[in-house]
Amino acid sequence: MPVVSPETYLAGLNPAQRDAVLLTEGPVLVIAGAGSGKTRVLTHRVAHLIGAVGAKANEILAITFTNRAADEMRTRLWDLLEDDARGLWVLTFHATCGRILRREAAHLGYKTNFTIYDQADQVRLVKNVLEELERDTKRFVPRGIHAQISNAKNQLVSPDAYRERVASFYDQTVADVYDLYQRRLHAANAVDFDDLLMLTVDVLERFPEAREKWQKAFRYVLVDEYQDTNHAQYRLLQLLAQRHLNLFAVGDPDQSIYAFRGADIRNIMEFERDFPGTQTIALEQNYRSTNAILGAANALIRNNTERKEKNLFSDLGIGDPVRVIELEDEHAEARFVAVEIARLVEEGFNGDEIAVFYRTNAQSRVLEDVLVRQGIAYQVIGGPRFYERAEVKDLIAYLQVLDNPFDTVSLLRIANRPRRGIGDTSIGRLQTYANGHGISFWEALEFPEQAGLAAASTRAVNGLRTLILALQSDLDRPVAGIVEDVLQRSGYTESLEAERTVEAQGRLENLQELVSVAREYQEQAEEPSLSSFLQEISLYSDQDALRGESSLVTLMTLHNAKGLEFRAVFMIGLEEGIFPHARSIEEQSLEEERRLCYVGLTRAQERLTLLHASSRALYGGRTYNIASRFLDELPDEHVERERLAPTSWKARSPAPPIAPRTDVPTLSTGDSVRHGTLGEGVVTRIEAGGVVTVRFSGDGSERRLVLDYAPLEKIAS
DNA sequence: ACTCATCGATTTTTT
DNA sequence: ATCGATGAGT
Repeated sequence: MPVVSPETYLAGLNPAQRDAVLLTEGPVLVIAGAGSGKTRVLTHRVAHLIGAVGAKANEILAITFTNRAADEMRTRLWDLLEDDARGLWVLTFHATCGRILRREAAHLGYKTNFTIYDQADQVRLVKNVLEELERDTKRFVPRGIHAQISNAKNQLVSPDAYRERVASFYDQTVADVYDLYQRRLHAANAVDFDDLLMLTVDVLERFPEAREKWQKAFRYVLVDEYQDTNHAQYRLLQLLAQRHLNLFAVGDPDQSIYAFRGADIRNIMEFERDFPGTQTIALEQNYRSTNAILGAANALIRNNTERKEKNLFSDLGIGDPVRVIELEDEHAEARFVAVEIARLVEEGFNGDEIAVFYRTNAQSRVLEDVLVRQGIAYQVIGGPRFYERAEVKDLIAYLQVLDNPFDTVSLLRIANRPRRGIGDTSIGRLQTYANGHGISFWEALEFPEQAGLAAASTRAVNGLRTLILALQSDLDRPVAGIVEDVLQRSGYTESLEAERTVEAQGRLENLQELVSVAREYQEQAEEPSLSSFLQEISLYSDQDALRGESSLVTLMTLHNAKGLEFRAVFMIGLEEGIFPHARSIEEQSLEEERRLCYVGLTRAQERLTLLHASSRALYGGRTYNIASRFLDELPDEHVERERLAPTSWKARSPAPPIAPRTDVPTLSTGDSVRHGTLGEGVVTRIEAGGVVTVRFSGDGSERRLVLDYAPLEKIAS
């Protein structure tokens, strides 16, 4: 029996949202403006499908791009439907394909426990292949070649098809690398992120019984952020929805900002043509921002030609005017932002209701310096991720090798980590031997002498092989136990402990964190196994699980801001060359750049401040930029423009009245400290001017603090 | 195998 | 200015 009734899930929806929930049959396109309640529509539609249409949970597939979006939708669905949500497919594109591909792997000659290579693994494999083909890695930069291959896959271009359209010598090399890269992946029983999509499409296209099975399985397919789909994703949806034709796509062409990674705005622009009989609904009522902010956003985006006409409005009043402010240079800009943040806080804003957006990551530095000195607690989104840290990747590589020793990239990674006397020369000889005998690197480990290794190296290789075999002999047990065993028996923990440095300490903590992840997995998984654990974490490299702090001001790039909202938003560096970025101007992708600006503006609920500096330090020199054309495109109505001379604004707003403490502790690197609100941590760096960096053990985060103001006390050295 | 110096590039990012 | 990668030297 459904727990929700129509009265519950239709209450509080506006007419357009209601249509989007109730039009269940046939293709539907929802043009969802920023802040128009699209997640609400998606979740309530699922509730309606289950509660009133009689769809079974496992007949509904709801696809998102990020784990964060999938998690949010899943949580809201469980709140709404409780047990009726059991069996729903609420997954990212990649997780969906991973699940389909596991069951169809045999069609492609893969085993079900295939390994998924992340970006770094992929580039490393490209590099290996380049070396194997004896190409100059100076002329052929692995990253660049990899990008070409990735693009090809996003376009569903196979190695053979790529070879046919080669137009230059460079292309010829890419074709050669692509071909061998694909064969190496297959031999390693591994796929990369792009393969998850491309191979799933391949299976569905080439095997009719598989196609029919999955087409029948999903009576209703819902997709979020449709404007960000690439060609492969488009084709996947087309295939999956072909039978029932109940494809529900939600998106906003004005928020398409990922063309550079293959997103094709034409997918949403031409949805109605691609899916005849489409019913289109526009959600234009915004529940987030004041009309001053929406007016600025509407006016800006009207300068784009490639869009679907739409005008956002809200009933939240006009609100405060949008401020456009010119300052002397990037330091003045940063100081201004810091002072304004302090004011907002005095006014009653919480730190986590405030955000600063910038176009490029490099712009955060000056800002951070000033915020640290002003004692404003902040977090930067987009730093190094947990699963990408070297030690975490090492440990995962060990686990991958245990599960799938043919995974050569992982095996090469751990072969000499910790150091066990298997150097580059030995590795090279083993690789040559493997290639010469048509066997895998793993199999070559059996014949170190034949490969021409010296006695000491032979012993080391035998040791590695014995270690792996021993660990492999007992894999049917809780994953956390395996992980701990790997750490002990590989000597990894030991070698880190021997370092006796703060960095090593932090790495050990990260590894412990992974043990905890394994423990949690064991409790939550339906059928826990090493293979499935690895699958889960290869597609879940989100940092969001590890953040979520109390009252911190958020700093991030505009790209990272999509989908979020803040009461007060600052956007810095609105200058020609910075934003729009010089590269975008060259590449004539100004419309996308303008959409990025639109995304930024529409994140703000109440206060929006746009800044630009007359001069700015860049690449060692100093540039003098004119104001961004986007600022010229804003209306005069409800927009207030000011130009602040170097000192004029300082007088109006003195630095926040925080008295320096008198009992400043003396610290050195490696000291353990306790922070009033952030808990315990270790000092990892000391800078001039009384700034220390502390790594907190609570969440593993690092934070820069000013000794004079931070509530820090020393607990041990 | 590790450290140091030099060269080059330098938008955005998820899975 | 700064980060990263590469190559030479210890």
